[in-house]
Amino acid sequence: MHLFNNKSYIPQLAIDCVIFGYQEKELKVLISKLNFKGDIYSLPSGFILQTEGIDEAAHRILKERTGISNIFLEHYKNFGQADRTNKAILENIIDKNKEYFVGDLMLSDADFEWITGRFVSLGYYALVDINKVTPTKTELDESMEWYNIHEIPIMMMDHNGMIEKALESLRLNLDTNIIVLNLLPETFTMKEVQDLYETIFEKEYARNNFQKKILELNVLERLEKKFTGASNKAPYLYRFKK
Amino acid sequence: MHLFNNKSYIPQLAIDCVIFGYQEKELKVLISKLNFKGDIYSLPSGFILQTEGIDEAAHRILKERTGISNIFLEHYKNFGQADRTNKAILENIIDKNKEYFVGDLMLSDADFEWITGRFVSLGYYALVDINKVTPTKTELDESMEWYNIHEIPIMMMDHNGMIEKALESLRLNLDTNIIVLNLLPETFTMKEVQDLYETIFEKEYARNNFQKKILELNVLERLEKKFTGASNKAPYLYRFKK
DNA sequence: ACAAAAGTGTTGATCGTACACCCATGT
DNA sequence: ACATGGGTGTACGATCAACACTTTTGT
Repeated sequence: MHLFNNKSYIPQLAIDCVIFGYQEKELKVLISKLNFKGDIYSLPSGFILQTEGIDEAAHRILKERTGISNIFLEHYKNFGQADRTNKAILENIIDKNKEYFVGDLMLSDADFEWITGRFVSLGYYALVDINKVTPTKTELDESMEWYNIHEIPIMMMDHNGMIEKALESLRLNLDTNIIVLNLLPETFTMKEVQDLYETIFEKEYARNNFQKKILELNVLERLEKKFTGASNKAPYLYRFKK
Repeated sequence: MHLFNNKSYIPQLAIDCVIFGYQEKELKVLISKLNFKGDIYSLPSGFILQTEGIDEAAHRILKERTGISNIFLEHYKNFGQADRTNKAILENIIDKNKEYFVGDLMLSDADFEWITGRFVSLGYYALVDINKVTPTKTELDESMEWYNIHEIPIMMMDHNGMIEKALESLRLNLDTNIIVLNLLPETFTMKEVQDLYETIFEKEYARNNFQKKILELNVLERLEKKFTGASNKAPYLYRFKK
């Protein structure tokens, strides 16, 4: 197994991505369960090629895991405590999974050094239209699935904390920005936008004032009405202005 | 010369600090002129020991250059483009300064690799009371001096851009925070705070409203008056509440 | 006609800004 | 007394939230 080597990747530097999706009034995060014994959950992560920029690397990693490019992506925090190492956990994994690490999968000393060493992680969060994503496993993943933000399992290292911080950053950014539209399909109703805000901030907004606030940003264009068959006035569809 | 080696430092990862000071209505940045021919200007920089966290490393570097601990310090951005390398510049330096790199100062191959390789930089900015700082040179610095934010020389790599981004981040943070008090001495008058804001944002504020805004934050305590000898009402001194 | 949900309008409070005035200090 | 600059109070306008009302849709 020669997954890693510091000729091609920058050593001791990782990228961890908190990928947010939204569906049916639930905010979700894409999480990998590693293909080892012991129920190890991890954020989609990767390393930086010597030949690519850090933002480029994050986009590449996201493309690998979601299948889509042009993702809204933002760095939000670095994680670099000295004791932030995989060593104990990974030795445990390797110990529990000895049968995997034989033959071709045998870890070289260099791989072992690489994998168990100290890492500084660049934390990115991404906002995606969940319908466009095809969660994609790598050979290290047993599964790659969406988890409700309130039902995140206990994850490896400080990944739980990374998700919390990402959510905080997302909320802060929303005060001035409407990046959150990246979580919705191309067209949407005002109620869908409001539901989304209410889900993210976990509080309710007055319908009329919310509409006013969003429309006054002048970033949406009104399209035709959406007839759902419900016995009430049909809402307009909106789209992000280009 | 064995300044660097990746046994003790994390390779390819650097910390660059934009240290802001304030004096006589001027916002200043602490900048090093490197001890080589060719007028190379650089931000105070350093590397991360394998045994320390990234924030710890930034504090250590600042302590080395300013002599003070307990500095207000904040990460604001990473710089990690693929073409962000010292190689061309440093080969040029080394070429122009051959006489330095002999005997003890001879660069080992490892040092050369280290120094000319690609780096990802963690950008921090610091706010310090300029009166408490003793700008301190390392053996690599010809000088370490304060430069007015509007008179920054052309610097190595992307350090000019790093300063610009740091100032932007500082301004953004000030909207909600009053961290800027870190640039002032222990006690100060309201006018001094106002001058500081006006210098940083390059615009003027109404005296009375400014006072109201700051006092309503409830973070200052009023002390005795400051008698300057001027023939006008003596202003109060203020101090940050503990 | 009616219920349900979307859209619009109006009022009142709150916040920031502009203006006016008063107070202290040394000449 | 007066000039100078510090401190405080008031009034106006803009912005935001609460309430009320109208419109549209399918049964």
